Amino acid sequence: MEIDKSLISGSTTMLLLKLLEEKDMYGYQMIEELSTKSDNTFSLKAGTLYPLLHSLEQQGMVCCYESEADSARVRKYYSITKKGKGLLRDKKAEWQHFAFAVNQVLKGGTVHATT
Amino acid sequence: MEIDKSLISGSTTMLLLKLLEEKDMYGYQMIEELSTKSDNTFSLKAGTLYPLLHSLEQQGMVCCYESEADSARVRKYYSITKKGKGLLRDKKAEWQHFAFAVNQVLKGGTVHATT
DNA sequence: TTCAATATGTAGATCATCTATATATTGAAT
DNA sequence: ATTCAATATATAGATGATCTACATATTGAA
Repeated sequence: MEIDKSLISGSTTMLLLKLLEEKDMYGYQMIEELSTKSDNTFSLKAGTLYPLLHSLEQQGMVCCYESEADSARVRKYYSITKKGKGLLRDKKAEWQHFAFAVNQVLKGGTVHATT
Repeated sequence: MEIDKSLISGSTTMLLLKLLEEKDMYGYQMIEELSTKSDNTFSLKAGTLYPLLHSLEQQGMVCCYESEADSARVRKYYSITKKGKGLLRDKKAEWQHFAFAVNQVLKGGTVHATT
């Protein structure tokens, strides 16, 4: 199924931080892993990813180092910082709150007053 | 909790159609019901709602009639059409697919190959 | 040597939300 | 009577996260 991009909007940062919480990764790898783990629901574009990574780096949420581990090629690996882990925690709470609220509305029926 | 607007992006049409599936409503009422049913998670702005309603009407997803039922005041009531119900069905499926994929990534761990 | 896949990057377009502004009615308080 | 907050609808322009399109370069296979 093709997912409306605007639905994905706002969740990308959280998903990237989550990936980095598991292990250090380079940009291209994050696009692939996100696609795999979501059964191709998320196919993040390079033009979205790289500016986002640079922005997260500037904010101190991730840090970057170059490495040629396991490859002749030098890649830019990203690592989540303590600050980034804090942001991830907040974003996860926000997502859960949001998803609950949507499902609440979709469930339908009348809300009873609590007063 | 304050929810990032970009997270809400893309779900508004679905939520409005869902409200109208339950009963005919006028614009201002939809803002209030959406807020109540979501425990104030969604506080849709008038500047978002009215253009959206007009757009949905043009697409034939909802239809509009004026009425002064239960009030001295003439209000514009909106009603969901058969086409609108079809769109709602699609949007719900899309939302469920999306939410599942996000939770899949958040769950973490390695995805095992299915081949 | 040609080409697809890998890998990183920037500029500008798109689109759904927002804020700000406008208008008018209703009902309650002064 | 008059003022004011809440109700009710509406439009214009700003914002912000995504996208497409373009640019560059490396790697490995045909």
